[in-house]
Amino acid sequence: MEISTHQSHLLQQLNEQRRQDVFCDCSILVEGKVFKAHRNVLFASSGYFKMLLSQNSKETSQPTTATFQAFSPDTFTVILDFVYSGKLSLTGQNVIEVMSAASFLQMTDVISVCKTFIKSSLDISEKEKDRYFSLSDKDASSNGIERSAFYGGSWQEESSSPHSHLSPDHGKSWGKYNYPPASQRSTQLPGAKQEQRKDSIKKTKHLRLSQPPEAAQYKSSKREARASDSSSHISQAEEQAQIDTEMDSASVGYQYGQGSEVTSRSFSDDLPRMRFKCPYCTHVVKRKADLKRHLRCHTGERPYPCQACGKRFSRLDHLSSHFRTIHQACKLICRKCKRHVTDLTGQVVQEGTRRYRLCNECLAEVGIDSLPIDLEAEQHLMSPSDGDKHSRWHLSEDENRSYVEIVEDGSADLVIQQVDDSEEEEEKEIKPNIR
DNA sequence: CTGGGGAGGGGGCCC
DNA sequence: GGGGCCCCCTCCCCA
Repeated sequence: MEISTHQSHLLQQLNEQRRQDVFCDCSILVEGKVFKAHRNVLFASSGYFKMLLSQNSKETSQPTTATFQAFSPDTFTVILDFVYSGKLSLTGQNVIEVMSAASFLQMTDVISVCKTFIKSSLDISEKEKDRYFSLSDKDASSNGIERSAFYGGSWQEESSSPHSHLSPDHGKSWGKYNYPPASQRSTQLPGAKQEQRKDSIKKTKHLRLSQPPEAAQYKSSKREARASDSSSHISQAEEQAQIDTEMDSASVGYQYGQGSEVTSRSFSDDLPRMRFKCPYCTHVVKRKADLKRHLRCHTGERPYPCQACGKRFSRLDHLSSHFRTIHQACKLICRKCKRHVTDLTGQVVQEGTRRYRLCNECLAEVGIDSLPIDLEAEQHLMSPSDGDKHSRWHLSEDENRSYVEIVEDGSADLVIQQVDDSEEEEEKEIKPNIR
């Protein structure tokens, strides 16, 4: 016979013990704030603690202390509350940081819920948008009620509801990429100073969260430029009201399962027919696909690595552009004298993984031997027939083909591979995308 | 210190 | 919805 309330009762008791610091044998120091918890509970909830406590298992008589600077105390409170209650208190403001912390702590369930939460935010309803526009400044400030999305013990059931397409398995791409460090991304809206961002990057460099330095870059100037654009459909006052409201909406968070449905309400004719609003900034796009693409600049997701140099890109077209420019010398311009060159008047020079063209005169001056590169054949690869769009991407026949081989054979064919940046990737050092 | 150019990155939009 | 192109902006390097 099974008593269904036992588990929740047990967890409740443990939580109570934690709050009263009873039998707590583990102290977690997060940016100066001390959290008390039970070793057993942490061990069972987090892969990170499992490893940490396994190493200290021989010294069970001594209280264990862990120190974190990768996330804020508030974030760890959310995590710890989840551990002891099964309820994850997510808001649009904290979800990225919570996910980053969960990633650090190797808490896959939490990561999955965060993924679902973020992915759901792609479906920004027009209703919500309508609310943004209709609220006055005063309304925005008075109605900005803190509402959090609670992922209680039943979140798994919820995720198999109408949002089942966002279930953890389907959201793989999110967990595989790197997220900006907590202090880098924090909860700043795009207006945040870039200097502050740079400082944050420096500050968090020592952390083991492997992030590309420019992850989650967002160019606030663009927004400012837009805000100052007099040709905008919205007056500056309205824009400010919208921004204020959206600033507020950051704390309003996202109503999972309630506000995610895209409604069919249309805007009045004098408002732009934009449909999808970014949950992290003021950007609004017409197409969901564009929002998905835009979100990568917040998440730092870079699913397209260059197989020639390892540099990673958030977009396939940027990768192909990079590859053409850097590794295929597609520009018919002499790098030295900038004159137009053809296959007759110049040749391709290889320098590491980079290729560029030099005219015959500059080639003679520099005295570099050109490579016997069959550009026609490569051009063929880069110019597929319309009926075979993907033939330009020389798909890897041998997945074990190493980077060295790619470089050394000089073929420099672009190998598109949407990589899996899952757990094992976190162990490796990410090649920084330093320009 | 400054200007020019290259490269990367983001948005709009067409196919 | 994805791929790809164009445009624009920013950053960085270098002369």
